[in-house]
Amino acid sequence: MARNRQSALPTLADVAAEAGVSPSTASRALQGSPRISDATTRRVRAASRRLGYQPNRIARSLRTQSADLVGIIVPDIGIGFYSRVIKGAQDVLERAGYRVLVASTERTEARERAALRTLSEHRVDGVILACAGTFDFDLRVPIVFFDNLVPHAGVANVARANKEGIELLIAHLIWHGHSRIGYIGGPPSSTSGLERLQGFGQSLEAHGLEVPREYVQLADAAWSSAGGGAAMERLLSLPTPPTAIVTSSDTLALGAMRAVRQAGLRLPRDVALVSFDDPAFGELLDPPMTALACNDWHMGEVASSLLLHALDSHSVSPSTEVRTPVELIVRSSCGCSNAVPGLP
Amino acid sequence: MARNRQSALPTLADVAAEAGVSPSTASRALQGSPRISDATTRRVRAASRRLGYQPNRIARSLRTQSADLVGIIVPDIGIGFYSRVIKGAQDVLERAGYRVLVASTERTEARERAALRTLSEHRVDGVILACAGTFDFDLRVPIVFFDNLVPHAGVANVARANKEGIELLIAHLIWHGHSRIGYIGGPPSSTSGLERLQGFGQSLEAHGLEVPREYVQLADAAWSSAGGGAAMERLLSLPTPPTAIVTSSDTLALGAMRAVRQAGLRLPRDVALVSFDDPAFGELLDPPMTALACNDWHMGEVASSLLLHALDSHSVSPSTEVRTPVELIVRSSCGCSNAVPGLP
DNA sequence: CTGAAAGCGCTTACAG
DNA sequence: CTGAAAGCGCTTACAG
Repeated sequence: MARNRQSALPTLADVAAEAGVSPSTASRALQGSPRISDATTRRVRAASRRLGYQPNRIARSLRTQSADLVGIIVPDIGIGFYSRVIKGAQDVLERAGYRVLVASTERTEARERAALRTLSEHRVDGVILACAGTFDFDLRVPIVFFDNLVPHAGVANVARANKEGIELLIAHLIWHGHSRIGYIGGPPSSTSGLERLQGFGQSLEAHGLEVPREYVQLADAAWSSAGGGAAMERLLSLPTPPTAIVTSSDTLALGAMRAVRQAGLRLPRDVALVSFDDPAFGELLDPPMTALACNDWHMGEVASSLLLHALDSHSVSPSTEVRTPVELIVRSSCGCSNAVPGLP
Repeated sequence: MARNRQSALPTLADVAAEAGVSPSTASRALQGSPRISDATTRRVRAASRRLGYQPNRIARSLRTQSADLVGIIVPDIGIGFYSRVIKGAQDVLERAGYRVLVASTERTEARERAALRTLSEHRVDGVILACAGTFDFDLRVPIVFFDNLVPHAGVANVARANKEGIELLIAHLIWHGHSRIGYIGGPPSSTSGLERLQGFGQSLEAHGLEVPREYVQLADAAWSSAGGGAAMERLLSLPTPPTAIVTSSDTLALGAMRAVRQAGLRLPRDVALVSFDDPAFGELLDPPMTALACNDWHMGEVASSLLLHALDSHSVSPSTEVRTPVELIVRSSCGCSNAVPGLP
């Protein structure tokens, strides 16, 4: 698979020859070392420019034993949440002088292992990972886990305030007068799936509510909208269906919305629906969706700052756990009607 | 910025010592060379496993002069179109044994140059690029441009069938009886912006229609929904506003939808709206949006296949231009009403 | 202020 | 079938 003719690319030796100095001097001049005279530095830089010299990072990395590279691995780059986290992380990482390698595993463990191996072989300085399943890889560099936690592992774990978020959603539904509240969740094998599910049970209990087991429907491992739709259909076909639904992700919610329509029902008249995660353009949906804003970009910043700190400090501190706050955005799928200005 | 203590990582020499062979033999055994005896191979592999050896790609790349790396640069990783193209490309690239480096430039030329430089310094074998502005970089490896074309440059250029797409949209609007058709477009400095704008003019002309200059409103360079909204406001405040709008991207369309609502108007009763690109969950919008499906994943596959071919063939063939087909998805923002099953 | 030399961790002709 | 040696393109003590 390897073939490549960059043979023509000038090397540092070429630059040195062109400038009439040794490679050592050329190297230092290009780095702006104060030990090199201004005249020489200028001469080397000019030669470099003339030749169109592009330093070879591969060689540099090998020599310095550092690639200035950080890897970010996510289950699905096409999911808004992940792409926003990536952008936040990339922003602070690049500002700190690191390059970022992004990999999308399509939620398969095999691709995740492959990505981890690749990054490791490329000698990344650290990685930020939202793992797809259980983490089991002998990575020798600092790692921060996000979204899907691996308690006490890595230098840090960062996740959204899952239980608090669900409580926000349920409290609002109860305020609307609902007591038959159903739940559509992701796989409990993931942190988000598990904590939100637990949050659902705990919130209900705290409010003195009880619901039948069948009110809890879990979707597939991919949190797909199709899975959300199927779960909603199951809920709707119950003898006494819930009057309000909490959904544990935007994709699930979108699928659920679709199912409600296909059943010939209307939101929020026939069922109310609220969701974790704020779907893109949630206010343009029919009806506009009441959901949880999670400030994903910020989460990326936090995760990468934590990684940067570990990279800087060399010290092995115990894994910190950070929770990023969530915020309720009231629109109208919950039953509120004053949320969208200009709407009749 | 560089600090790292992977000093403990075992090297090939360690493996060789552990197995009691020379580094050369260890290297060959690990590669599965037929020249090494089965017994030795097994011994080396066992030693490798015992030590948890992870080959150093940096060193390998430097020696073999090939990184088996391909870079993909896009203006915004958070845009569905780009992330889908990336996934399509990544799929075929990884299957061919390449690793993929993704960079998001946030639409700034400075970050794009930086990304290009980084990739070049990492000695990528090739790059796939949707450039943010004009391309002007002395990249010495094969490059395929997508979305935003650089005619006759690179090994290939691939874009959607922009004009045909706009024609599809306009023909449908005309079929609905519209003749006062407005246009909200992206920046004409980009291929998509320009070709769709031209397509708009040409389609109108082909249908014998003429519209005032003010019916054409261009949004900002980022194709932002805010820009789409502002353009829609301008259109709506015209003495005789258009009765139907063609929008040149989903983000623009979403912003336009929002503006229509905020003006207290309803789609499609007061204005019809159709769009290039199919927004995620377009069928759940209010109203469901009539739009163009572009098969973005396929575009990524095409782009990367073309790159792979260039990487394989070594020959410098003239830059091919590929157009990927688009398809009209009729929902109801255009005025059709039978598109969503189950809706009253 | 500058240079010669060693070495990062591999792979691969070249010998045997 | 196996090994000694060279070299990929840099950087950096070590000398001067």
